[in-house]
Amino acid sequence: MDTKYRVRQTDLAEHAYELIKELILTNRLVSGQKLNQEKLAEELGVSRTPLLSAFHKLEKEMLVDLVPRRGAFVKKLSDKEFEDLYDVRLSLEPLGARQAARFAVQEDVLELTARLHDFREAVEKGAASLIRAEDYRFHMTVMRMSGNDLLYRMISSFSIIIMSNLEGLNKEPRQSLEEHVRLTDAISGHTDAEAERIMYDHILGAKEHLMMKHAVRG
Amino acid sequence: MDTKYRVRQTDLAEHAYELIKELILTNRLVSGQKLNQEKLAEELGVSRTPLLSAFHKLEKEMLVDLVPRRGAFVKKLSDKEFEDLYDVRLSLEPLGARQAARFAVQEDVLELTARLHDFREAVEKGAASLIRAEDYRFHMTVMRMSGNDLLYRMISSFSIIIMSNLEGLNKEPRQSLEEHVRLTDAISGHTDAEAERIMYDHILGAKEHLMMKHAVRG
DNA sequence: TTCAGATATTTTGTATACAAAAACCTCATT
DNA sequence: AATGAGGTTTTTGTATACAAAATATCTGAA
Repeated sequence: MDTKYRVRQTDLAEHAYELIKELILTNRLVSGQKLNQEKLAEELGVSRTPLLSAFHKLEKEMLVDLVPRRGAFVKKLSDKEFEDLYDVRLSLEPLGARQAARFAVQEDVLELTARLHDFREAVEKGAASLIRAEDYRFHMTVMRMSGNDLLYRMISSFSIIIMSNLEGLNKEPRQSLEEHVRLTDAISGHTDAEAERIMYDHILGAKEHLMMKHAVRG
Repeated sequence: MDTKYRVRQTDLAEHAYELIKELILTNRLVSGQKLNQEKLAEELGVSRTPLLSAFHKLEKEMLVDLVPRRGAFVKKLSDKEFEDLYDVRLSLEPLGARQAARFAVQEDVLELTARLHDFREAVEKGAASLIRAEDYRFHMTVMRMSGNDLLYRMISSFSIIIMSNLEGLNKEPRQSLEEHVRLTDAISGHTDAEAERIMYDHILGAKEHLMMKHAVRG
């Protein structure tokens, strides 16, 4: 995205931020877990100073809660926040899909097809955490294709929250896969209104699935 | 919003973050300006450590650019980013307006009316920076009324970017005022579809106004 | 045992110290 | 005047030191 200045790989804060994000997405840091500064700094091989900055970035992305004098915790979403998040995605991702369909070039389509392929493999393997990770990457690819960098950055954080909070309560992977296929087709074929609609339904379906679960247990 | 833990007012990073944000909104820190750590820390009465964390928060909000080994700069948007930002607002704020109209209680309406009143006064005074600040507060009030905290947080950062980048190129204040009046009415009257539509047109108008300016100079 | 209070340990938030990078001079050379 | 080599100053990024808050551990009384 913005490679202009990333020439030299000093930026421990950024580095720590990326690492922690990956740890969260792959569930090695789980929802609600306390993030001990000393230990985590040790593990990541940085001091607490850049770690602190990373925490603040992650807090802005709602990936961690920063409780003064208590520490940092991997964010655990309430049902309400979860649904709010979906409302936001429901407003934004269709926009991204539409723009992606509009502006997609050959190279983008190849990239998206590759992500679709990886997602399919993950679904076939059936490993939940892998499915989540690939689902995330697929959506991110679409958003990147939109050419709206801001949108990309926003969705990248929100999606990861959702993915990392999903514990077996995502919708049937095979259905997701089928929807991803149709979305890929629409984008490749530059039928932007169609892409927008598919994305909307895709996310709405996920939201409804989620709300059912919430209703049952809440 | 989330007062639960904000009991004790220690949190210099948060404090610095708020202060800088205010400085940007009121144009005392202007677009493109370098943020000298030492000086700014001195001025805000904190050390560089919490300031650094504040910078990282602000970077996540696109309010500053953080260039490794060069420092922090108040973010200057390109025309493209500016328009991207508007596309995002165009997707989100109508949602906020609709939800605000749906859920508004008496207390909210009073608050909104007060903000409308302040905005009107600012317009009558004619001071651009004051108009911007009050415009921002009005929009934020609507978003807060939506009850979607995530939405509120997102818009609060994006709007402030736009406001702080507007240098005389915002639309006719009197027209904004008139639209704010109609929006307030729609929200007070709980006509949510209407509120959504007004907000959409309100922002679209601003975007078009902006794009005209860009076209002229670019 | 269970619990309250006191004491010790850990952990946080912040300031500061320090090395390395960037910016800024100075001034000789063209 | 413009250029650029050299050294000096500033500023950044990071680690670390330290005080205060939070947490854990211990102790003795009921």
